[in-house]
Amino acid sequence: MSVNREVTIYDIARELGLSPSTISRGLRSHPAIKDETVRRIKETADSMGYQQNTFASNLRRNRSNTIGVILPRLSSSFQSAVISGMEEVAAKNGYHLLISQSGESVEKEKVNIKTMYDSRADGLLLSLAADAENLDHLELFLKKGIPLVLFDRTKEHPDYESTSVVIDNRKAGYDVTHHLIEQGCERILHVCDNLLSNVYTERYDGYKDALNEHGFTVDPDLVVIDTLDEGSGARIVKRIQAMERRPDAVFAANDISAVTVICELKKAGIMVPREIAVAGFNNVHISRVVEPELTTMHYPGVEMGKVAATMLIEMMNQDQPVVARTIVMEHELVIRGSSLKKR
Amino acid sequence: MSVNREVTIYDIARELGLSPSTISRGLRSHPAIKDETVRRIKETADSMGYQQNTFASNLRRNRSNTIGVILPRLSSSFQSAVISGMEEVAAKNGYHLLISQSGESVEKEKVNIKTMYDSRADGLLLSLAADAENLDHLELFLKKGIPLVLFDRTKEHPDYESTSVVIDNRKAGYDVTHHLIEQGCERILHVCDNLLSNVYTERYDGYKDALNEHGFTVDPDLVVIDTLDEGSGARIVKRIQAMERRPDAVFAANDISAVTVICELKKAGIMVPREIAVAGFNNVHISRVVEPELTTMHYPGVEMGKVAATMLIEMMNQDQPVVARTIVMEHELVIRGSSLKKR
DNA sequence: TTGTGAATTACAATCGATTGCAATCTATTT
DNA sequence: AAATAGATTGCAATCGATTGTAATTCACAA
Repeated sequence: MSVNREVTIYDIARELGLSPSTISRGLRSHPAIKDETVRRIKETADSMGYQQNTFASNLRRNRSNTIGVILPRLSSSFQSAVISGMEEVAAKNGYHLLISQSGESVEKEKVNIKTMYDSRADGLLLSLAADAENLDHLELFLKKGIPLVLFDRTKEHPDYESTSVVIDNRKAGYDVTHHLIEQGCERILHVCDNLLSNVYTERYDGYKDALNEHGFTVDPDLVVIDTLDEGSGARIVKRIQAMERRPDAVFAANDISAVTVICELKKAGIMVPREIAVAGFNNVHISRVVEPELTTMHYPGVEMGKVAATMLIEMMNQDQPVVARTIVMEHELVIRGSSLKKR
Repeated sequence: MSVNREVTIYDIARELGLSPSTISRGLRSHPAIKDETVRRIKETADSMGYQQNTFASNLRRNRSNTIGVILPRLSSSFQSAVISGMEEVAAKNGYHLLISQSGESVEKEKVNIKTMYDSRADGLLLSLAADAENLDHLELFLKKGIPLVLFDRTKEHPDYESTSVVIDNRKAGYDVTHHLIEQGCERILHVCDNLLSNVYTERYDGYKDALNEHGFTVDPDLVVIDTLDEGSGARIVKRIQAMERRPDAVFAANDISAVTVICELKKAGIMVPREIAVAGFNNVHISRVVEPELTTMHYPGVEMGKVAATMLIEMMNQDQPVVARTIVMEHELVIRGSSLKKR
């Protein structure tokens, strides 16, 4: 395990009788270096097994070629799809991804942000933890003008405009609810997570919009806050069974919850969709496995990741601070058996 | 957007009338520095908003505090669970994760490895792409003695012993098959991915072991190679329908495949498990959503990630090359409705 | 042959933190 | 008071690559 010292540009310089600066430029095909010289340099570098020392380069250029990504959970179909898209774009543009998860906790998120800051990430892609009340913990990045793109779980900052990639959750929530109403549902239970999170408040707003539009009142008993994880269905259904007047539909703010609700309803002998229709949100694969298949809101994970990364890279390549903007991606209601009351 | 120059240890030194080296040591609570001085240094550093320059530190120490992770797909329930575990352990030990996916292609994997090498990852966690025939592309890491831990998808290297974290796939494959045979199945179709991958060859071996043990012969028609993705079920069932003598069970090497097989069998009007029993592998959540619920092999993703990261960190902290070893994690057959022919 | 501008290449400072060793200081002993 | 060991702190080199500016080279025109 001989720790053979690294080959540096100085070694190449000595070998070729050139100066280190010429080597440095040559390796990057700098126009000031003669083509022939560039060729020789690269050839020798290869044959000597040269490997750039990123630390030195980063130190000098004060750049890391790294994009920090922080999101609530790595182990979520949707979120890992997003990352997958980001990774693709980042790799294509010569950036690396430094990834960490907040586990839905602002505290952990703060730590992560500090870490990203300390590792001098050139940009940050962030999806906020559920309990993040504001963007105060981003001061570090904002003040320094380090490019930042929020995706999916976003929030406004009073002083800084930030760029974000989202879907129109309100309209989407409306669409789902509207569809259920069209199917004849009148008591629609809505299940959402922590209402600090934009995605859930907005979907909830959309739900209310649809109810109002159709002349229904919003019944607080029909709004349940839940963690939307795998245990979700059991909790919701238990609650439904305890209700005097049962709902005739459930609109859950994510597919995991909706799917487990269907499973539990069936266990409880309640017919889906006849007695209770169910709709979810995200259109992850699991929605096509449950029976009846789940009506849900299609939500482009991989795409969202790609768009967010593309925007960030664009911002990083600009010297001027880029005008903040919000990209709203298309959503699409996917109607399947779980909500079809008619017919 | 004033690019206020960073605060460095030189600034702190000037402020306190000390030398930079003392500041450097003080910040790390070096024992040679008086406690009182350490306190003053840290206090001043804080108040001045000092932030370590990792590049400089890394350059000097020739360390990155970064762990590289390469795996086939980020958007896989199982694999993102693994990462989740790794992230937890890494964060706890002050390491960052540099993550990239090979998309099941050795070519991309090679590029990733080069990247990890260039970013001077202190260690590497790797799960091989399906078409990786050997570990040749790891020479870079192996030769340099950079700690490496393979997880899940592993392979042997003729010259270097490598550390790995796996389950006993052969035994697990045996267990699943044995269970199906016990349920009275006699023609068990096995679906696996590319047979270059240890996980699939071994599960296949286990399948054969069980058949042999029970006096059945291995029928090549009953072994299907498939990509095991969401389209898997449709392909398999089509194939089954075209067979003269249909199988009475399907043992798929992952849950996605098994679950989609169940869905398609039902669509085709074939009863599960009565006509065809089904078993999967991984025990991801989706296995409890399908109806009947899927019998599957429990496979500890998060745990595996934690163990792999822990081992790697242990290796990195050791000066001596650590003896390579293989950690075999427990697996457990989870029996559910999809395979219960009796009763 | 000499001069000129363009094309190439070299010099030397710089990016911050770390570290072996030297220097200084402190407290204790004689 | 001087000597000495131990506790603290400072010096200066170093980790490699980058870059503004200076120096050199070259081709070609005068």
